[in-house]
Amino acid sequence: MAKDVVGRAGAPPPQASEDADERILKAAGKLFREKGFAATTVREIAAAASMLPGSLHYRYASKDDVLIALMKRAVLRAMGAVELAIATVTDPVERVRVGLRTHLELLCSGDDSLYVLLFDWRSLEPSARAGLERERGRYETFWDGLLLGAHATGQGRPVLDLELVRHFGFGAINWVATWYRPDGERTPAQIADTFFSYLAFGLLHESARPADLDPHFAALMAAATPSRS
Amino acid sequence: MAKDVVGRAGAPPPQASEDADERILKAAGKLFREKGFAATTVREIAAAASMLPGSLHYRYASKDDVLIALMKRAVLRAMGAVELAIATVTDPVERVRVGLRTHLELLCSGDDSLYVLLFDWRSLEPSARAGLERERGRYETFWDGLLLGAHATGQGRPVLDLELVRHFGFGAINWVATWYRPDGERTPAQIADTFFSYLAFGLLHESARPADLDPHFAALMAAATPSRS
DNA sequence: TGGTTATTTGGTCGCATGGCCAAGGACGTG
DNA sequence: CACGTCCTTGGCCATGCGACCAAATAACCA
Repeated sequence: MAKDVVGRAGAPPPQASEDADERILKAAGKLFREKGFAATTVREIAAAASMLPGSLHYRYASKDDVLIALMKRAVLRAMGAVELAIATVTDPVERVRVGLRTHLELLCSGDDSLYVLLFDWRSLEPSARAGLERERGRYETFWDGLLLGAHATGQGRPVLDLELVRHFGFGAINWVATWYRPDGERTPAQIADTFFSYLAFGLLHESARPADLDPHFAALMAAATPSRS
Repeated sequence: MAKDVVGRAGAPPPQASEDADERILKAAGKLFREKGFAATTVREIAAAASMLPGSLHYRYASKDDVLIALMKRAVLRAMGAVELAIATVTDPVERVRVGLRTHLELLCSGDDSLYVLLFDWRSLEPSARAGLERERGRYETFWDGLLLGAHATGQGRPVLDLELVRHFGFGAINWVATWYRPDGERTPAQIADTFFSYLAFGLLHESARPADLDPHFAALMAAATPSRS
């Protein structure tokens, strides 16, 4: 049986249902983040959501279903938040900066779903993984669009591999979740903007940069051939 | 009686012990990486190491002990590999590039211990975590030394927060482990060198860069104050 | 109000787990 | 050949798991 029938008319009780669902996902997110999916029991989730295990089972047939629902919500929230944040920004490079900041703010907020999506990937069984990978792929494609737009302004170096750039930026930003502490001295927005400046301008000083960059870059690439370290 | 059943290929008994330990850690690393610590059973580790569960228990009293040993080995191997690789490199900036490359090559190699150290952090109970954090802190301090050396050459932008730089670089590099595939079209060395060029020179083209960078950078930092989202 | 459906309760079930161990080799040494 | 040590064997056990459900209850409708 499913809750599809619930969508009657504008009834007040669905609020309670939504609330119970929300409580489950919030509790599960917190526990999954702290201990990982496999180390968390359904009894713990139920207790944290102030209900009995059977009640949880009524809404999610299995523990995997909870994880899948949580991850799907994470993709939705991330895309929604970033889309909303950049809606009023027109400059393509600035859109990347704002998007990065929004992504990190969500990751560092009390919403643990994005963290679980990023770091509990291995807990999904292959069948469910495929579905989630499609969802997650949408978010990555969305970001590729942002990067392409920024690159199309001509402000970027011409030889960039945008897929590699996305991996690079996602790595730097997502890794923040492993060391960020809310009581630290830097806000997520400050971290994101600092990282954006690193990304955009690099770490070396102007004077240390050769007038013509590309040859140096090409030399680095040549040195990276798999011949030998 | 069998006269020399064991006399296979000159493998004395003491070596066999080391071998068994090695087999356990290698099998455990592979399984922990694939499914995570909590989702892996000691029986699976034993089977993958071609021994019975009791034999594994003889060497490691508990599953946690296996994880701790694996992680300690990861720190040792990472520091050892990077130190060896940069031993003959004198230029401080180049030392960073080579170190980054070595770290990534280890992360993408068949040795799963570094991956487990980075991504199965939550599985440690608090007591063991403290010990490991000291070990891991040594590796981070070691990297801070590399970064400080590179920055001291004057080639770097003067206002850099080196701790943030380390987090930034570690994030980008470590995240590679989540998407790298050995049959991909890029080698770890190529990825590392490309990422180093991003780190050093940034993604924007020369002409897109203001002649005097710092004001722009300062403006970004000002915009990142927690006053407004 | 009474009938119907949505939700919660408080358990039970079969099972796999981590930890453990007594008995028995294998093996170099006396 | 007997000895003592190192290591493996194969299975045992209490625990706690995920999944499940029949019955009780709450919320809504006509």
